[in-house]
Amino acid sequence: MRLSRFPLATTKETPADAEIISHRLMLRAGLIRKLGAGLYTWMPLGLRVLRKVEQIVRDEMNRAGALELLMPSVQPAELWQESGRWDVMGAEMLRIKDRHKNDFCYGPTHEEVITHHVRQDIRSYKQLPINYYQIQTKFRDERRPRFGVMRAREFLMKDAYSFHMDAEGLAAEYQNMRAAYTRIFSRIGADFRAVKADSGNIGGAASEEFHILAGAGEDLLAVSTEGDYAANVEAAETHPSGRPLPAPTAALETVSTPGQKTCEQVSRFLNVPLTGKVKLLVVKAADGGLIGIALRGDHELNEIKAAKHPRIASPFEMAKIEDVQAAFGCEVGYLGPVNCPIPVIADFAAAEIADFVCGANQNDAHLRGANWGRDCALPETADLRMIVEGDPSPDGRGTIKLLRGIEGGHIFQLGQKYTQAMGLSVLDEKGEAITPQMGCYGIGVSRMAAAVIEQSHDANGIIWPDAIAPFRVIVTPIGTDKSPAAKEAAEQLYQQLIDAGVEALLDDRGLRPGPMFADADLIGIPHRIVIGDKGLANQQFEYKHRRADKAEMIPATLDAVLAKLA
RNA sequence: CGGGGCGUAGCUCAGCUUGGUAGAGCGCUUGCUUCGGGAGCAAGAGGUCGCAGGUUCGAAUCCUGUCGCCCCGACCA
Repeated sequence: MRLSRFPLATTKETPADAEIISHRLMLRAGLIRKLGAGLYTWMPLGLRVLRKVEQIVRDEMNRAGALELLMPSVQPAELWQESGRWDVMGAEMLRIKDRHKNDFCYGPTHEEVITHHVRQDIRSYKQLPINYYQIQTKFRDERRPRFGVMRAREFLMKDAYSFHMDAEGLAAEYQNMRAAYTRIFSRIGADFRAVKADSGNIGGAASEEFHILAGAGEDLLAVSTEGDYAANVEAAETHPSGRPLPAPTAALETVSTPGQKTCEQVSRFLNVPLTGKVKLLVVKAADGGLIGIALRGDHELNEIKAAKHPRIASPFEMAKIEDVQAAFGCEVGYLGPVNCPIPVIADFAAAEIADFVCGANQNDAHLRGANWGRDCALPETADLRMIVEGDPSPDGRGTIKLLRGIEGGHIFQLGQKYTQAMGLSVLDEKGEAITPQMGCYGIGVSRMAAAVIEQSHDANGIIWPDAIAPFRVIVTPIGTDKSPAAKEAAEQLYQQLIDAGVEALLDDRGLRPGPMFADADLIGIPHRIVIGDKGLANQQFEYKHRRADKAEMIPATLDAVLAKLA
């Protein structure tokens, strides 16, 4: 492609509402243009990147035996009513009506549609297993779209759905997809990590997320310093230490703590570490009443874990402040497990400390020297908190460190949730009807491009890995106004590269070197060949990799250039 | 959904408090000079001031409504 015929649309100025580096660079490099909140046009240069990602995904899905199809983006409400999700999905789902006033949605995902098709077509165990996928535009009306295509409302996703006769078949395909995802992320050139994730579904089936590691990531990952353990903090479990509860050494006393409502305030006021405090959160219980959750002062509640606890309401909901005050007769800043009017469940860590500080269940007062067993009953214990850096790794090897990641893919075993709800059944060898097991596997294709930029850029712009670069190499002739030789050599090399099947860009705009180099760096072309009189005098081109500090001289031949690209 | 902010040239923004014929930089066009890391000079093109209504002799500016966009928060105990 000749830059004289290619709309580059690069800018020096940073667009006002771009917060993270990938969003800024994608706008500055002219990869995308915003149309509305969470809506982006992929410009020609950006689309080339998107298509590269897409093609890698397609290649590997095909290699893994999945079958590509394309489902409509607009879906009839009936299917969603059948699965029960029409009422469950919130405002995130864009609902629309056609001219007959019939309800539709713009698909946020396609479990219902694929299950519907499969129940029409698949009758026999001989037709299973099967794995269908598509690369399709989705729409999710995010409460807060941001970060450009990283969290857009309309985005491109690869979603795959597999169907199996039994759980073993599903587990095997899950591993197959896991391997395919590993190849996809590796080929794209991303530094990634597969982590255990919250499946959000009954049955405890496996679920993993593939994260591209980057500081701008919206997810926190807990990984072991020594072992292989890696999990999204939402899903990272914690265990009791196994150490016996220390015996009480202090007497229980009530201390006046006027106005000290938060753990931090109390900790400072009484000069005790946060780890020596127990806080009590009040949430809705499964039986409709209230239940207290005791956590160590420095720990945070994991709402997903809480919602899974049989005695806690699901979905998770904090108690109303008024209800708490009615039950305790004091403000929420002074709650504690001692003389507590409601049942209490303690997090493992909170149940392991002695002589702790906690609210006195009366205004402006806390207790010091409180102890489980002596001052209040030993509560039921459970894993209810967020894992934190420095915790022992759940697999017993090393400690936990936290990383930030961008969720690029998610694979999980759905089980029979949709096949059952939508009445999909097939006949097995014995002629008996069974409800197939289902798996589902997603990749955020458009997000992937942004995530790679987060990982791979410098002060001058994007640095594309070869695999998804919009062009492999840019040929930049210098001083073409004075040197017809440089111009000719550039034209010739460009033509040779094209003939050799290399995706090459020729900067034939006749600009001064500064702007040409700046554009080439900004749009992140991995390889650059500069052709000028100086080099040509010695039959040399100048080669520079986007990542290299300095350029080097190479023979002015196609072969020498190809050798550098290899 | 709650709170805050912003809509003026393709982009980034000033002008609004105190109403009086629309501004800058970047980008764009033309010419001359320049030419190895975003050049200089000169001359130009380009805006229904988000939209609707109101106040006024007169509104980008004041008032009301509306739409769009951005940021923060959505939980603490």
